Amino acid sequence: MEMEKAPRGRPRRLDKDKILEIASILFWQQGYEATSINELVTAMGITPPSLYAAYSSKEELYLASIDRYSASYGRQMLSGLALHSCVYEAIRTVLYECVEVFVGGDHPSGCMIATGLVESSNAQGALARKLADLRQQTIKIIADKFKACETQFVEGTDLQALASFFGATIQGMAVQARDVNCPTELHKIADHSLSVLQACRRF
Amino acid sequence: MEMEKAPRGRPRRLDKDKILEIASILFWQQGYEATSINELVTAMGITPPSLYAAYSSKEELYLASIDRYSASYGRQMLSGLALHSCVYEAIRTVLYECVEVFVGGDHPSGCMIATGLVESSNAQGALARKLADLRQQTIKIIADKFKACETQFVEGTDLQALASFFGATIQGMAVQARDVNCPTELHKIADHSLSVLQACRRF
DNA sequence: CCATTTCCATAGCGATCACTATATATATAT
DNA sequence: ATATATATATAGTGATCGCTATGGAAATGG
Repeated sequence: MEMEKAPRGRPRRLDKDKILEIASILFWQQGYEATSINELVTAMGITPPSLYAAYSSKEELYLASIDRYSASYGRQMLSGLALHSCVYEAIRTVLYECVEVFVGGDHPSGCMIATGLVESSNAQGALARKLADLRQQTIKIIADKFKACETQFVEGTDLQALASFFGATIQGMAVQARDVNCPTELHKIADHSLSVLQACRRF
Repeated sequence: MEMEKAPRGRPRRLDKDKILEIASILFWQQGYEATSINELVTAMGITPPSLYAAYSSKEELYLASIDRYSASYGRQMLSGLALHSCVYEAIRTVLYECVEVFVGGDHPSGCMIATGLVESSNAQGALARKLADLRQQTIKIIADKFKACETQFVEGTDLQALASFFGATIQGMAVQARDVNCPTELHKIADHSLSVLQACRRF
């Protein structure tokens, strides 16, 4: 049992991770630009100075929220890649986990990364590029899995293009999760997408 | 030759459609919330009162911009549905026209509708619902084409689900158009998506 | 106890938001 | 010309934006 010695001054009302948890939900629901500091601190039950003591700017708070999302939900969605040596099972698991997250119960629908800052002003250019990078990274991770499973594909398959296709599927599902929020509809999209992979496989 | 009689007062510097054209480009590039009135009037070379004389609010201007986009680019993208009786040719044309628009030359990349207001605050709830409706309408139009071409499909095909799948493809391509802006990558996505339709056809 | 350290609450900073009141400029109608 | 009608430019409205200066509250160390 680790006994935490209390630090010197007045204790925090809200630790950094709890702040991040609340911020993530709001950014997920409304996006970066539409979520104000006022809204954030009200939801947290704190005041602006307390928030800025933990995160020095709205931008930094958003980046940390994205990191948190990536480490939890993002990891969950891609867990199938490491879990299954069969590339079909791997991607099927990924897509189904995406559905699980995108229409999940106790959090907003859709995906923070897939639809995050797709539209933005030059003022948020750095953040927008970061989000675009994360989306491309996801596609690269899928492409790497495909390359590792190269023998499972028919010869000459464009694995990079196939990964982009599944990236598009995930991004499209993220949009429709916001619009209809229905898991069965998303599953049908996932299944149609999976049939493409099935057709590329060698048996 | 129709001789336009000049109206009574001082003539406009910018007619309503030219205003709309410039607004559409900016909203397309940056989205609703990230585009300010100041930015709009500066790009138009007019002042706020002149803009408000033409469109009574930012929201109305945005809606009109969406309508304009829908009537021009939106129509172009879906033109293949009426053009081809073969459902495969129809959808292939739609997807390729989408690529044409999404990475087009003299305008922003991506799609105003597919990725418009996916994330938003409650304050823009009405606009967000309108955009979601437009996305669902697009899918319905595709579904209606499928139903009209029912005989071309293998029996028992879930045409609604198939339409949702192509909706997701279009939305995913719209996201990736913003991220990479490369027509060949999008064409590969479109082709993979089309292989799903090919597999559902009866010959 | 008191000093020190840290955080919190009040209040408000300058900047920008969407939007408009007022007055002037520019056209036609007579 | 004069009157009328419309659009313009100047300037500024209250509200909210992200963010912070100041001072007091709440903890520990001595």
